[in-house]
Amino acid sequence: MKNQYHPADIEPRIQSLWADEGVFEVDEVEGVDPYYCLTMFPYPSGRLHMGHVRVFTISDVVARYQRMQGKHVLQPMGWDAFGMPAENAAIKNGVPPAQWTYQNIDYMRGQMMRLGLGYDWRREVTTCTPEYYRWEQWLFTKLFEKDLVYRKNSIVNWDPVDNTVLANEQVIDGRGWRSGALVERREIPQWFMRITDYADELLTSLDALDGWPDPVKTMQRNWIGRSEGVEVCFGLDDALQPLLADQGGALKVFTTRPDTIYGVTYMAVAAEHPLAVHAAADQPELQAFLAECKQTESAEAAMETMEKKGMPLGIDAIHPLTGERVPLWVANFVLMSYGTGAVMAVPAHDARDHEFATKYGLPIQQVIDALPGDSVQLDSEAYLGKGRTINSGEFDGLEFQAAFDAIADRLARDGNGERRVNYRLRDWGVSRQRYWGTPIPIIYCDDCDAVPVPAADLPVVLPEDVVVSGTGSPLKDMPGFLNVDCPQCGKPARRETDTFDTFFESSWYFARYASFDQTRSMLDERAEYWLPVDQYIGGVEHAILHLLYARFFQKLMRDTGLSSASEPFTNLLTQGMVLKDGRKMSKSEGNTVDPQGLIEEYGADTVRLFMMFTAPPEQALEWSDDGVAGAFRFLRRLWRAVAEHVEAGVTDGNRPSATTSEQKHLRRKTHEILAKVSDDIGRRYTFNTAIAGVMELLNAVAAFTAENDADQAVRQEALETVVLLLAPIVPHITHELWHGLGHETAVVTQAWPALDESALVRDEIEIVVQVNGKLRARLQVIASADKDTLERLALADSNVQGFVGDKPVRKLIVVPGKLVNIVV
RNA sequence: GCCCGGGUGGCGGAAUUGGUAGACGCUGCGGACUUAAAAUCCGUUUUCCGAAAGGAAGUGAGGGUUCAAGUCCCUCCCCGGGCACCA
Repeated sequence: MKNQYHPADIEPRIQSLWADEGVFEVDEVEGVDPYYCLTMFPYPSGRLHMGHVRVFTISDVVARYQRMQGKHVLQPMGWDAFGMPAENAAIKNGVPPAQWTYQNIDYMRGQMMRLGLGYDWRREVTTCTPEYYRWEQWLFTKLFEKDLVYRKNSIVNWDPVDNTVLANEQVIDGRGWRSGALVERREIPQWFMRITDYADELLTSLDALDGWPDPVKTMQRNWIGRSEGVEVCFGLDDALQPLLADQGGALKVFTTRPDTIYGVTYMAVAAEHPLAVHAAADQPELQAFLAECKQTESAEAAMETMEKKGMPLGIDAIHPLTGERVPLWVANFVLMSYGTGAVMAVPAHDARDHEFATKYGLPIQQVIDALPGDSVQLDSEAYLGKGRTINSGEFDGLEFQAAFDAIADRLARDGNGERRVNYRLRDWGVSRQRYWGTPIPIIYCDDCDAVPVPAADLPVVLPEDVVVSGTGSPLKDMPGFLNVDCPQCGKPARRETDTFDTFFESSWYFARYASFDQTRSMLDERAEYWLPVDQYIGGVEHAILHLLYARFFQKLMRDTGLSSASEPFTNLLTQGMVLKDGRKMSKSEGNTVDPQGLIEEYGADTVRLFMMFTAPPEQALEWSDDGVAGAFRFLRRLWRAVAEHVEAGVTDGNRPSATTSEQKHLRRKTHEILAKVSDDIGRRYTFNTAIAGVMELLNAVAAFTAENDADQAVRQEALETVVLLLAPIVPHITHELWHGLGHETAVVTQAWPALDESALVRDEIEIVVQVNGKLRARLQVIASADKDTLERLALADSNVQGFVGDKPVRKLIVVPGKLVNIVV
């Protein structure tokens, strides 16, 4: 082998070899152990960024490690190809979104290959192709038949100058990003999927996802937000009842605290609520306020942080238990689209109600007594504890659950309320008023209303030769697309021009990789072979939405008979971001580092090694140019260590025996590190500590002098171990070094090395001695030393004696194999 | 505002089940090799006291539990992610 490490000479050659031999192409073989390793597919934004490199490398290391464990590994790659950036690029440069997207895909695919990522490229999936999206159109029409999709009005951000719908991202400080106009909330009809029908299953089946990180499961639980409470009907004067005829002429609210119902001192409704609109009819100030309420963006963060404002409507509701009149207010923080668009307010026992009541001088009525040890200071804040009821008429003196039950029962008996389970989760709005997405397969007919496109007419192909202006979808101006006969009655009708939320495509692509070339159905039996995904890897930012939608889709596909799995991803690894100078690496921050230049300068292995060494995968990774140089230096040192060894003569690679203490020491180090790295990669996914371990082993090799054949054999074993342990992380250099060490086979086909337990045995161990918990001495003792011996040796140590002196020993703690703590 | 993370040397990080804080790497400093540079190698690098042996302090802040706390509990501060139309 050559003396010098030149990655540019070896990497492309080895990559071609893998491609020519189809090393990473896998089919469905019975009698082997399949392993499906998947990375969240990227949006083809132009070029790979460091976040991509990181997540792809993590996944590739896992896939290659599992191969070495004897698994039959599938690792596919594809493109989440629909989305806004293509439209923005089209507006800016006049290039049609499709062309821009496909160019980006070609470039980025080349970059992935140059990183040495082991994908089965035959299975590449691109979501903007009709071959892909036809199946989600088909599924949508199936779900339409099953009443799992429906249409209702819902709120969008409307830019009144550009006359277009804005994404939350395009609203900056309440104004349109291009026009600068104040954004309005506008209601338009949109398609929804009944994810709330699956809320309970999505929640309970989280418990069985042992391979998911707890924080992600907690976030999903909180997002679904199951709560048990009561839907309470507040009465209305006769004249107002017709306004809420659909709610039985009463004002319905949901509460999880029916025990506080005697503390209701006002109620609040949304600006769009019929009672608010009615009351505003003859009150210009109120009308102005309702208009103001609509001039806020719809994002929840904006709603929650804005100043809470309200106005009295001048009408009352009637308390269902006391019969007292309760004033109605309109408030900007109540949303018509959540629940019933109205809330009961208990300022004494709810923080937001307290703040609002204080601001507007509304009464605060305490109805819950403090729990022991608490104090109630209603002047300054609400009391949220679940104490006994007071000031609650016949319900006084009850503890929380008793009060809850008694009041709920009473309301139910009177026909004024019902126990209900409520979810924070809302149905998924999938309509987007954008061009570059999957056409929603619906036809609107004046007679038949919304009709799904028949399966035989699918796919509804998105026209690709378009000019994008930035004000509304170009589909609206394309008669060839728009005009169509109604599939039911044959009369002239119009196509839906909205497209699907791009989360739609990313909610099932993991299944399509298995059946990538199937033209007759969405999935086939190959999906049964591979699903569920064994290891899914992607950014934390997807912890809720994408992962929840994908779980939902898997259940939909199960209930449509397409797959038998209930969950899509058995194990999940969420990887942190790549930062530079403490900030997210991004174009807008202007602090990006282009992976391409680094690959050219140092090679793919160095980039991969740096990414895996610098931080554990779940944490943010701080970029460092010096760190990359350090990674390269390590590979060069490794190359040289192997080259020098090879020059001295390779051995047969059989397990050597150790006689000298130097040989024993190196063999022990070799197998200790092997055990550690196996655990770090296989169980803990802490690739950084795995690499640190290998570095330690290489340092031990460097400190070892081989003087004879026996030494040489021990060093061969150590170096082969180093090469195999690093093979998943730096696959090119280890390919060369493996050959250099005398092997004919390719390292990519090698098995993970086997541990020799006998090499781990130690004769002596170090014991730490503490006095009152402070380290005072270290003792070398024989490994078999018993408790008494340790105590005696510890007390005999001169430094320990200095601290113990003639003080009486009050306690003596011995942790076998570790430490002795003397308490005086 | 709400939910979920994180905070340890000059820097990235390690410490896996409450048991030696700082593994491994980077940077800096000193040295070797060299005509020189690059590359490489050796030493050193938490702070303070000390010639050394050794000692004291130390894991965002403040309290607590324990023989023992970076790790567990309580309160607070700061940073990051998500908040349903960015992907």
